[in-house]
Amino acid sequence: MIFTFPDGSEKTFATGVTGYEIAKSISGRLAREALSVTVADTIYDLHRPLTSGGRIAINTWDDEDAKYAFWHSSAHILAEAVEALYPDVKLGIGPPVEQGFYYDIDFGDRQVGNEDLPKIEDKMQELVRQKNRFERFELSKSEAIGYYKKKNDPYKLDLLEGLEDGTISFYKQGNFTDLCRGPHIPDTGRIKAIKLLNTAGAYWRGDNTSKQLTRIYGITFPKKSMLDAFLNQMEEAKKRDHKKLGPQLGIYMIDRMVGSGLPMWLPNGTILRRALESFLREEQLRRGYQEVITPHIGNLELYKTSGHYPYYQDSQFAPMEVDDEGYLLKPMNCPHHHRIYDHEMRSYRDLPVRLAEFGTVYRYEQSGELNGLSRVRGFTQDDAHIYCTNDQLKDEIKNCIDLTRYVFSTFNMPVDIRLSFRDENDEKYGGERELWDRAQQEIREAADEMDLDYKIDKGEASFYGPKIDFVIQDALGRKWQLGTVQVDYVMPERFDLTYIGSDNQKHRPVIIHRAPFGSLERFTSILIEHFAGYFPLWLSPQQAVIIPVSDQFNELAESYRQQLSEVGIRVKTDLRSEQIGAKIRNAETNKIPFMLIVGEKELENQTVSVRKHKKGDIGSFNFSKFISIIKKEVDDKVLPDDKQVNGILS
RNA sequence: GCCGAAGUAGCUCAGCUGGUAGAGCAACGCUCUCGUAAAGCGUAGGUCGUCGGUUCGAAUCCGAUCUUCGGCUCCA
Repeated sequence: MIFTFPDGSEKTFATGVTGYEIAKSISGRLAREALSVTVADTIYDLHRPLTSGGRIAINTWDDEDAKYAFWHSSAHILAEAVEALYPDVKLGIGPPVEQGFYYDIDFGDRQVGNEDLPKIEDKMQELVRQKNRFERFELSKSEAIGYYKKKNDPYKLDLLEGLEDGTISFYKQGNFTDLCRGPHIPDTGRIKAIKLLNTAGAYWRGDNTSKQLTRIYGITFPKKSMLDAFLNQMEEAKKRDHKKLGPQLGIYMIDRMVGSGLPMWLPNGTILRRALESFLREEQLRRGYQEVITPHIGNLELYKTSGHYPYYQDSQFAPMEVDDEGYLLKPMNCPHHHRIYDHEMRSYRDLPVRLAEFGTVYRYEQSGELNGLSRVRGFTQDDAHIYCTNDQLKDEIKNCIDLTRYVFSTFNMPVDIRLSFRDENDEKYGGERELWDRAQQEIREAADEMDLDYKIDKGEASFYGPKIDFVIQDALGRKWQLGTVQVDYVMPERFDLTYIGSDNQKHRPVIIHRAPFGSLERFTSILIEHFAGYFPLWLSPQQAVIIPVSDQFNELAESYRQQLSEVGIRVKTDLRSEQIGAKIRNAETNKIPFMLIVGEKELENQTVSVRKHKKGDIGSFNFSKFISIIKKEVDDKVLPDDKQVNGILS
């Protein structure tokens, strides 16, 4: 058998050679670090005899697939440990996830919680020290069913029902056997660090009518140092938690008397939000958008027409009755915008019409789903709807993509782009098939012409049209789906929207829905965590504080404050009778970017001693020079220079 | 909504097996007038999330409820 290695070289091995043997022929170190092997795009266990050659890659921890095998194997060890400690448990499923793995377990009547985790963890430690091999074997479906009938495990039987007879594989390590497709790592000894993280309830097969199992989350690593780094990162994430930093920095609050899931923007947060809004507003106006404002409630008819009311009834606040008519707290801005479009006779010369609004919408999210600013019941979308002709669609899509990329580049956040297209199941989608094909074609062309890296997800389109999703990555390497650009053929029909073409006939426009930030609340929560509260200057609620050395210099401080305020810098003086060390500490903990210290020297020379937060004293500046420097930093939207923190898992 | 956990001063937390709440920071007052991450002294501040029960007596035990957190489910 001939194998082709990633570097292009070829080697010949006898049939039945294992990935481990091949790795060893390259280097002992590779053999030690190897976790699985990929041959011709299929992943195999390292000790599985190979029966055909092809493109080969030896996978180590750095390969996503190998990492998943590692965590998958860890899940088996978790199950083995649990079964050893609680012999009567029933096992559900135990897959790897983005950061670690879990196993869903039915503990019967026993309550198992976080306090039981150390015990299970100890057992796992014991099992990995045994360095048990993961051994693969196959059973026929009836043998497999027999096995689990004997074991009396309803969940595995349920899983088996969905499997084809023939190649039902099992893995055995130590005293534990599990139904599993694999692949797995060679032996349990590869796992050098284990941490069980938490427990949670999870429905069998994600179905809330079936039984709720206990899910145990954990993570493992091939090196102890990696676990330490991971735990540090968790600590870091906790420190950055917007639910803590947000209220602390005066960004927002949630008050039970006002209602859960209904955040209120505090003065500092409002400054930040308005800065985001004007940033986007100006960019949109430059790109030919028109801004509109629509009310927070709308007649039920509006949402019956759009189809939102019947379809999403469960996630809306109940309608209210006014003068014998039903009204709904608006869950979407689009129906209002469609009516504005329809308010005038539109000519093809008017198109595209781009209506933008920072529109606040209300949705009934389940109580358990609410989360700080990132999951709320009332939020503001940076919404816009573009009404255009089919011929204009591609350019408009490009414009939307460009705007979204521009917005995220301002924060130096890497963006992944996903094109969500339809699948073959016509029933799932509205609008004519050929329009869809054309739109998907144009989305793809737009993406290609803009030289985008993208991934296509078939079947992920929305009901009314294909879409582009933007997934950004924050400073901790976490991914968030934010911006979206969606093509819509259904609403123009439902609202009977038209324009008069050059042929003097009525035509249907096509609509693009788009929102770069998505929701200002959610985006702000991400910004808080991305910057750990150290916002870039242009977003900082307070940009500078003037600290006089003693109260003899209060007058100078006040004069400086006025001059800075006049050019639009958000600045305050700290005239308290505190020592300057205390005032500086106070400014640092409040994450104020600039501390301007003034005293005798500064009074004499009309200078200012500048301290930058997290950096310390950066020296003395001529005051009017400093004004132009800080002004320029605001105008240029300069980012903090230390904000590139990379997670170990990214 | 479901499973699990938690709620003590503005914040961070202490309060053992029931005997009527305590610290640091913050706030306020006075003193200090100070050069780059916490000056000193003093004052005030809590019906221990809420409601109910057990008890001579509940922050502490029991029940219910609300809110928050970790997940599940859902997400136009």
